[in-house]
Amino acid sequence: MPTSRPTINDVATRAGVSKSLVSLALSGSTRVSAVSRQRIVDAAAELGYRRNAAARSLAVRRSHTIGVLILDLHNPVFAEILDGVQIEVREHGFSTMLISGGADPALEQAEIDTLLQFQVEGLILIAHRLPAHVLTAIAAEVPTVVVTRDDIAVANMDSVSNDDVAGARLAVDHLVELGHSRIVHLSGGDNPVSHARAEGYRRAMTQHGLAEHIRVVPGGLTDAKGYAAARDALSSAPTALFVANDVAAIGAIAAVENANLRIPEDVSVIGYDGISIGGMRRLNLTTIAQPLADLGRLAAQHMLYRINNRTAPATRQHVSATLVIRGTTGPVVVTT
Amino acid sequence: MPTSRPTINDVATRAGVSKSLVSLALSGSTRVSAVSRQRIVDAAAELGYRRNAAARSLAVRRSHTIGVLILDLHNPVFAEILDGVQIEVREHGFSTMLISGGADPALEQAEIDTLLQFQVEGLILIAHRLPAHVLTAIAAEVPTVVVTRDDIAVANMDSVSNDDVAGARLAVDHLVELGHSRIVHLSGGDNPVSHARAEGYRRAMTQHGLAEHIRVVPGGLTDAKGYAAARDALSSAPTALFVANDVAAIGAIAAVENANLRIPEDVSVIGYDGISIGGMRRLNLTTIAQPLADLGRLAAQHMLYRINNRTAPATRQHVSATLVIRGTTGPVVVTT
DNA sequence: ACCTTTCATTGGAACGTTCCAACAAGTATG
DNA sequence: CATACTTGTTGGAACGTTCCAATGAAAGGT
Repeated sequence: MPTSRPTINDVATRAGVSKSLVSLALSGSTRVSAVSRQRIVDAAAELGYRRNAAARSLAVRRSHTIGVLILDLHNPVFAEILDGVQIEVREHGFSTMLISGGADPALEQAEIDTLLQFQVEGLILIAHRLPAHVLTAIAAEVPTVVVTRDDIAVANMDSVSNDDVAGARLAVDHLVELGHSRIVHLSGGDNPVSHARAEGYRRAMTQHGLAEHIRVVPGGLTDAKGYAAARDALSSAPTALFVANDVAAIGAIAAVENANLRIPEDVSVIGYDGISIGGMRRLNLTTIAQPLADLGRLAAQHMLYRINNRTAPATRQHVSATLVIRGTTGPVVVTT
Repeated sequence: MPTSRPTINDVATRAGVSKSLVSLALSGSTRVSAVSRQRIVDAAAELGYRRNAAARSLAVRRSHTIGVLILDLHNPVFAEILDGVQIEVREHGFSTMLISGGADPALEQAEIDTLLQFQVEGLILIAHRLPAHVLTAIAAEVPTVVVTRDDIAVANMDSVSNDDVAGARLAVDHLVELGHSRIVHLSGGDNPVSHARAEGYRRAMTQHGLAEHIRVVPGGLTDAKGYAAARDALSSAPTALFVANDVAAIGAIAAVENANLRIPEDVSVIGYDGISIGGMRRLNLTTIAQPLADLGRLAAQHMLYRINNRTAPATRQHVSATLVIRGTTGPVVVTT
């Protein structure tokens, strides 16, 4: 037998008390005498005793664990959001179980199922690819909050996101202020977030009286797609590119440079998200930064509140993104 | 009562059989009749029944879960290793519980403790900052494999890592082949991995008869530290920089460019790790690539083997890193 | 017609906790 | 001096599973 772990009973007999008292002492009850307490903690330490969370969770019918689904571990955005979640959750004595379905709906669903088997008390979805009916079913079963997306309409769940329309406007405002008018948007493809950013771009352009310059080039959220989209975009000789996210913006920059254009003198580039590598000196990317860690913290707060208030109506919270000016945007240069 | 989950008993009464038979049917035993099986799965589906993993784990005394500690979620290296772990582990019907202590030993220890309370069957440490005695204690309690580091000597645990000494040699060989001799190493600071890479650099330089050119500038594993170290290094007019990891190399590149030197014409830069962003066109970083996902898969394989063979001796596995030539290294230009 | 096998099913113990009701032994209250 | 509280402690039930031994029914062998 490979060293079966000591149980509460082992501690009890060693300390010469009942298992009930050990349980009491270990959960910090005040109703246990100083002597007993001391003997119990000593015994526990000597045996290397460690509570069995499974048994505990069974008995109290709470797991003190919340499940986190992360869309894609490779995109730094999500890691930074997760950070906020972890800090907040930990502070309240909860643990997290993290899974990732690699943006595959079937896998995501399977992984969520195991999460639910572990009796997680809530679910935080840091983006996802789940179809509406699955989402609804999940939200009905367990408190759920979604970060980055705004699914409150489709299922009854809390959502924490930045206002992508407003963020996009910020980007356009910045470029217009620098004197740009031929501003092209490289879109992020067919997902809710990208749609919102494109919409914000269109509205802001219209508001600035630049409706005739609106041009949206279909792209994606990866380096390679940003590169390809930028190459397409350059055909119309824009002076600025507003790219759907930072990762794609980095690809776009490469395309601009390969076309022998200088950044920002010939073409300004602005991204969206505020991932930390964008701040690396080599990239120095101007961007619309979401408060990523805050997003995570807020999600966790909503979650914890929701766990204690099952029936509270779903809430939708927006945080505001901010313009971070770095080196890839500059005033438009008048060609004489 | 906020929708208490259905139990195996609810399914049993609904299907008109005993709970034992339900258990049997749901675990796929062949000894249950077709009719009963059908009625059971129907009943389970109708009720939305889901096994309680805590109860199950208590009864079978196995959690089918392995714990993963990740040093730092922000460094892409670790995300990529994790990916490999997840794939392999999932394939064998295990779940993972992921934690991160943010490179803080105390936090790491606390988080590992909760992992152990959940009765994880094994622990995969994707790098860590734990002191030797803690490591030893943990490895004695639960099968442990460490990735990226080689702690087999300090504690009795499996290790999967690349051979950093050999990898560093690869980098130096590449540079020497390009004609470089004034090759400076920007170190990664005071940790085992960085020490090994520095050692590999020294040995390779010596072997190439370049002992008098050996110069190690203290740095670190972040963008900012790479930047600072590169600035220091440039004082001795090197023609090539071998940087301890990719992230720092990106910082180093910025420093070189800020000094108005061209890459690779004036200074070649090579990193280490092979993170995916290094391949972004804008960065295009030559590097020594570790097979990161493989590292993760192998770790998981060792883990699974070890779970079934508690007493097997600890093994140390090395995978080989490969040179990935991209745009930041080039032949030394003879100044006439 | 009887014994043996196989097959499908079942009750109950066990896993390691928590928590409740109960209980001594003291201490305060009338 | 009885009554009522407090203080520290305890046995046992419960949580939702799995698994073992037992059972009854059907089938097979002689």
